[in-house]
Amino acid sequence: MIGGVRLREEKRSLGEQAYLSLREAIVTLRLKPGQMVYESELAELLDMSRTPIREAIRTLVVDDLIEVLPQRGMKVSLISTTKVEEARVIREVLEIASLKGGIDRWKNFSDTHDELAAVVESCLAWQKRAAARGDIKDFLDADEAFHRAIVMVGKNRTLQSVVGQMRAHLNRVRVLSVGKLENFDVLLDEHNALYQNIKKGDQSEALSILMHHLRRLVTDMPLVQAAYPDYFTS
Amino acid sequence: MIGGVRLREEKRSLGEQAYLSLREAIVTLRLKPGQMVYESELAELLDMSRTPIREAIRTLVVDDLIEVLPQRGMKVSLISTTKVEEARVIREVLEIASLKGGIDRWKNFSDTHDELAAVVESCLAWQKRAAARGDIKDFLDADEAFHRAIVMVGKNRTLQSVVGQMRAHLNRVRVLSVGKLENFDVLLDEHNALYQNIKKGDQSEALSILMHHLRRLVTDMPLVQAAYPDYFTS
DNA sequence: GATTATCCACTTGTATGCCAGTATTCTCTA
DNA sequence: TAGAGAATACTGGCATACAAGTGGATAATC
Repeated sequence: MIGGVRLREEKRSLGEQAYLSLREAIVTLRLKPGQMVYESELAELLDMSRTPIREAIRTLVVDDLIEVLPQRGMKVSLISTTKVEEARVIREVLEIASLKGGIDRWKNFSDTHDELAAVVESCLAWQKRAAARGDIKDFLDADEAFHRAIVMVGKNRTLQSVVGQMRAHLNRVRVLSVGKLENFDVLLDEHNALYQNIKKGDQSEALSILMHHLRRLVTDMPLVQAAYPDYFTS
Repeated sequence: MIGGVRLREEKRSLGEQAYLSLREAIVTLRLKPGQMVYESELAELLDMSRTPIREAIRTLVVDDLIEVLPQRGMKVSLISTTKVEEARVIREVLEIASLKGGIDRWKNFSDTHDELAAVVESCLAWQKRAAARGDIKDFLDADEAFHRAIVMVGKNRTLQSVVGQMRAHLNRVRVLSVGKLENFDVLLDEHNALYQNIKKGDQSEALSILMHHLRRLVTDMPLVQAAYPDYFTS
């Protein structure tokens, strides 16, 4: 465990592999909202039997990313603006609380914070490279790693996990807005500013940046919904 | 859907039934922390094949309530004081945010609030009856329903669900303290006071009561751990 | 007596087939 | 031509069988 960012498990069951593959496909919209999918089809796609697919699906149902229609098939969940806003609120509340609890402790620079700082800085560099290439997917991966790291300022692994679950819902919308409505340079500047203010212990400023950052989705979502009405619940 | 408290689904798969049964058994400590359990044993116990049991277990693993030891069996997760404290913090932060967002709206009494008020009041009556009988399990069920309802003051279903997940961890400790360290009458008074202050829109007082209420666990947990050391991680 | 290798009983992981439910299509009748 | 009923093709839910991994017990060796 380095700076709260969990190292990749070396040995995963087929079910776990299926879960990660399918979740990634849903969050990046390769499996589109509203699209019908079938157990046997996914089994063939991922080159395994239905059993591990079913295991993965069980967890994706818990994540609210797939909806099972018994004996009919399954549907990738449509994006619910209510669900996205609820998830955003939860994320905001938890990340703010996490930073409030953690920024004061950051001042007492320890080895643990050295590790965390290293991870955060590598994520910022990764984002910069992705932005330079205009690679939206890579940028979002780096964005995800950055926020996963930042939230560990508050040293609460369970909170990190809950916020990660919420981010899956937000990212289905952000995939459609990053690069268009969400400008790379603006996002990079905000991430840098957030981190610099954490480092110097300016809690008030850091929280202000974070709230501004997270509320962009509120503005963007109606525009995304207008552009992709089929992806959203009515 | 009445007052945010989801009506019981009439038709559940065997896997869903298994999940609810096993989760309840874990949270109420009928399946004890650290206890080894086996798929075939649980299948026999719940009178079904291993397949729905495995489905239920997948979700219990996500809940962090069961730990699979591949090819060896499974273990009911030991209670981690770190995990309990992290879950408590998340619950506190989210419930406070929910009430903050909702108490102001409560003043504008609508039909929706009439329904919520009815549910809350029926839960308070349920708790009183359970306390009168000294029925700890029943009291905790009513407590659970009460808090599930109260949190819907903020009208965020996703938040309600996340807080419910957190409460599972807290309740494994509370099962051991309610009736002993946690006095029924004190808990009843606090629930009543919380509700009365929500009704009259006194946000400051309601939040103060809620925080006091939720922090009792901080005091109780070391005592519970001392009394039941085998239930806790070292 | 200690160490190492082997075996076995146990488990979970996975594959597959059957059952039952659902929706669409086809056929028959008025 | 339209409506009702039957047939069919598809699905997920579930049971069961087989594969593979693990750790303890036992035997063999030094």
